Amino acid sequence: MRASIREVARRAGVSVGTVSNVLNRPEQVAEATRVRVLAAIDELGFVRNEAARALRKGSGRTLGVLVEDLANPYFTDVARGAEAALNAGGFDVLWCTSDGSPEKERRCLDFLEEQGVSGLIVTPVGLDARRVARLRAHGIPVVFVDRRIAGVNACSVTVDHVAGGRLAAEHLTALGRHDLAFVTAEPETPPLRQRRAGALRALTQAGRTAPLTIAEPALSPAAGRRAAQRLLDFGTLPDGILCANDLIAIGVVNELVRAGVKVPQDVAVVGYDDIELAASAVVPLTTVRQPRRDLGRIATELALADAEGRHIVLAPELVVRESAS
Amino acid sequence: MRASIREVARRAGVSVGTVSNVLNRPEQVAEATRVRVLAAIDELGFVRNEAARALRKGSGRTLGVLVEDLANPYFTDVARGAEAALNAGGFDVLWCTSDGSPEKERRCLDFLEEQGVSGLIVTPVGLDARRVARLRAHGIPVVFVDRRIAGVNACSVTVDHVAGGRLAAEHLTALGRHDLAFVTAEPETPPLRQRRAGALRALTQAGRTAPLTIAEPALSPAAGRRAAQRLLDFGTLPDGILCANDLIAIGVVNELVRAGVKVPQDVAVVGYDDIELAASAVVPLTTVRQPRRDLGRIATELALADAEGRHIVLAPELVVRESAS
DNA sequence: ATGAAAGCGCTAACAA
DNA sequence: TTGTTAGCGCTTTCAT
Repeated sequence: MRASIREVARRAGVSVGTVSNVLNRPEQVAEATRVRVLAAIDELGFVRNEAARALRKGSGRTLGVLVEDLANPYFTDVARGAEAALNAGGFDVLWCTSDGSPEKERRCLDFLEEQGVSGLIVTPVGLDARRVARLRAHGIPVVFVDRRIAGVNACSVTVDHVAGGRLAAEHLTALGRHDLAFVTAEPETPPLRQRRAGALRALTQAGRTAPLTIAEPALSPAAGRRAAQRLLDFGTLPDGILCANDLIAIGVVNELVRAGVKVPQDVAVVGYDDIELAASAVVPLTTVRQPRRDLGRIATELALADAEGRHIVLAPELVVRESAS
Repeated sequence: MRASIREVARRAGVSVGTVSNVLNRPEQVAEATRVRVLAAIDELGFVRNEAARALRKGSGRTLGVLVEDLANPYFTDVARGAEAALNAGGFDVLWCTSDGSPEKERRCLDFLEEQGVSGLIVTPVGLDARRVARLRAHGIPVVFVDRRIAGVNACSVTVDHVAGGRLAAEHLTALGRHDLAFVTAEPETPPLRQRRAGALRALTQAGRTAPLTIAEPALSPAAGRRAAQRLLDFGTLPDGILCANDLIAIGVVNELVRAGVKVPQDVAVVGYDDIELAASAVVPLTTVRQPRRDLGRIATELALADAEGRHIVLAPELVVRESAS
């Protein structure tokens, strides 16, 4: 069915060792032989069996990237950053999504470990220290992206979400908005909690009251619309809304605009992430940008370098557009 | 480093064959022995080496899914449908993205073939008949999703985009909109061309004039905004706009609303795909729904069944929301 | 520059 | 029910 190195060797009239050399160390093979082998490879449509190679070499040339949700552009961008860096290093990527489920996360890890990945980049959902310890014991470096886990000995690349939340809150305060709301998701993952904590701290320090918190069960535009509806139903709107991410913010803005509320005149809205959609929203979104591709790239570098206990924290950046200006 | 089946055997005081049996045919192993082996597995943190298994068995339990762009929710939904079906069948998925580049598509195919996938689901970009023939010769069933390629002997699952374009156009006509525009992307992939052709045919049959066509270099909301700007610059707006997909439509609607144009009163807009965002847009989007998860599921079934030359065509469905009603 | 051969970890056929 | 063993396709060491 699928030609093996042996058939290539026979067809080219050389030994398997020579074929292997052509594949892996072509400079050590005489020009004429190499040409002959290459021709045989082409004629037979030979494709190297990676399973055999990995088995023999003891490890493959793939890294596992396990993210929470590929439908969220935040994660796709992180993933792309990682892929670009990986390809540059001669590695391929094995993608997995946990969909926020610890159970699926476990299955993905099993899969990736069985596949013999030589490193792992993860946005952890329910990962426990024991499992990480096992991975490390198996010689698989683990790098966390966007989240750290207490008591776990692994590298991480995160964004300073407390600073991000603070940036957002201070921006609204500087605009003279003092009656604020914060829209988040329930259950609130650590990054979301940190964003809210940062905002809260900034407001407290400025002597302001804490924002009203609204929690929706998802981080989607639909959830944002519902949150805005709830605020509209209260009768009295805040004059500024901080959102846990851009997808929610887009929903909030859409619902407000539909209800005839003027953004930003009546209500200013700030998102988080700066996904591509943010700039094209009905009212272009003021938001806190995360260096997403850098997250992926740096995570890759740490994994490939098999670094020990490094924790990189990147700075977020306020991007001012019309929705809060 | 990583424990092998041999160490498990030694620790449990059995032979490797028995360990393998516990792993693959547990019912054939005596209760007591099984328990002992399982305990050893747990204590050692044993993980099966899939490379060795695949090598021995001649093929793995993975399927390759190669899509064009994971940032487009259309593809993520297709991918999810495929994943669900695959997991149900005991398979795992190897994801790849071609990013619309034939060159990257080729690299991904090389990778997947080396990995020994036992089937392939592809939205082809530059795939040629020769390559597909080789895959088939290697015993790898190939299923195309969303597109067919002339002269290539492979199964496909597509949506009848001509019918979809027709649905959209007829809906606008029924609403009394006769001065239409069609916003598409350049280069125009076959599915986009078919949608436009369907719309055109419906209009011609109804004795209407062809819509003005606007092409933007991408299928993004940003592109949609630019298209709408161009229409606004013309001075006289159409009263109905057909969009090549929802992402573009969202941009079009956003720009129109910003410019004070009333949707749908002044201009009705129809999208295509019915992505999640469509329902949460500022003006909820009338659109042509594609059964995306079904596409993924059926493609999986065809691949696993190693079907021959089956071409499944699914019907699109008009979803009427506010943007054209 | 090339060939011969061992062995990676696993499965399955066969033996006991 | 359990043990023994050949061999999957490849890389690499050691000869030649």
